[in-house]
Amino acid sequence: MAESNTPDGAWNYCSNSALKRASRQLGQLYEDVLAPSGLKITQYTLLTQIKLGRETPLKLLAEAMVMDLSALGHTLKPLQRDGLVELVADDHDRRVKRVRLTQKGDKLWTDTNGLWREAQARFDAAFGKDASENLRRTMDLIASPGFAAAFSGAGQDQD
Amino acid sequence: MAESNTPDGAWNYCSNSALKRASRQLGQLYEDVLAPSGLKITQYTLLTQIKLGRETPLKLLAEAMVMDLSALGHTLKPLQRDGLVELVADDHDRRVKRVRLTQKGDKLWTDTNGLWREAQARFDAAFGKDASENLRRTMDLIASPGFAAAFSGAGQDQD
DNA sequence: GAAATTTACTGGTATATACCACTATATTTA
DNA sequence: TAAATATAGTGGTATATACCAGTAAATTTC
Repeated sequence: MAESNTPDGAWNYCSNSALKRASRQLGQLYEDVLAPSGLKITQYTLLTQIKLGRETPLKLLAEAMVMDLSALGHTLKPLQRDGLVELVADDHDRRVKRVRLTQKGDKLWTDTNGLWREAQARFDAAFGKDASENLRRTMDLIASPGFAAAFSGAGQDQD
Repeated sequence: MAESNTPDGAWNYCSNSALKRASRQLGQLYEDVLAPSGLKITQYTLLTQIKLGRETPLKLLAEAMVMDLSALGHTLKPLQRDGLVELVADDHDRRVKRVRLTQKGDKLWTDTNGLWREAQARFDAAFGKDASENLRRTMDLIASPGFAAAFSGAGQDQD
């Protein structure tokens, strides 16, 4: 196995930078596999979540993605522009907007799914299938509200 | 321990989205702790790496960060503007530019180091010290060129 | 039920990060 | 050494993502 490419780095001490650095590389790796679809990996993930969510309100989608609501809105813009997703008003609460895939979006998602499977299969092959599943669970833990609470409460005592 | 906030998500299957999602949350968490310094956590990381690197060429810094060279250039802009880092020409190869902290940058780094320590301590407390170190090593593996090679070679056989 | 507050979303602005095309240097080839 | 190629960085453009300041609609308070 190869070693890191510099003798010393912030990522040897800082969990955040370690995660960000790995995330950049992994993003690149998946991105390359997804490239033929024209979708960025982030966009594919978003489409997946929208598909799973069946017209989820933006707010809930943002929470699920652990993303700022306004950030989500901006990220959705290119997808709306390209006619892959659309917003529909909620019937009962007129503040709420729900997101769904258009037919075009659904088709592109389906067409891209095979590429994603290929990328994920490569990851599992390189990293180990069990380790991969394990990693996903660990990441889910870090992304959970409970972890955030534990982190924030872990200092002395603050508000 | 808290569970994930939605019944089902792409991150349960996709290692990339799992990593990105955790990375967003963790970034936010560190960011909040660093806030009093005025530095983003990414900027602090960059300053740290520049400090460790002792006038590293941009190219090498980008590789160490696992970041695109032009992306690095753009990320450095606000730091240059604020007088925290500066570029110096290499003596032997006039294409090369080396990055270093200014005195101001070095001072700000020192002043911010305590906040970073606090954030890292909170992470270790919430996640477990051994698990934390383990995670950093795992992330370093994923970020390594060797892993990228294994991933890319893991498909059938392509270029 | 009118006023105050909270909630969901939008738009502006700033940083993070990628790719591509271009420029200036170096290095390699012939 | 002149031409071809490779390397390092810059600037443009596009997406990713955050915060803040609105706006509009719902909910709560009195």
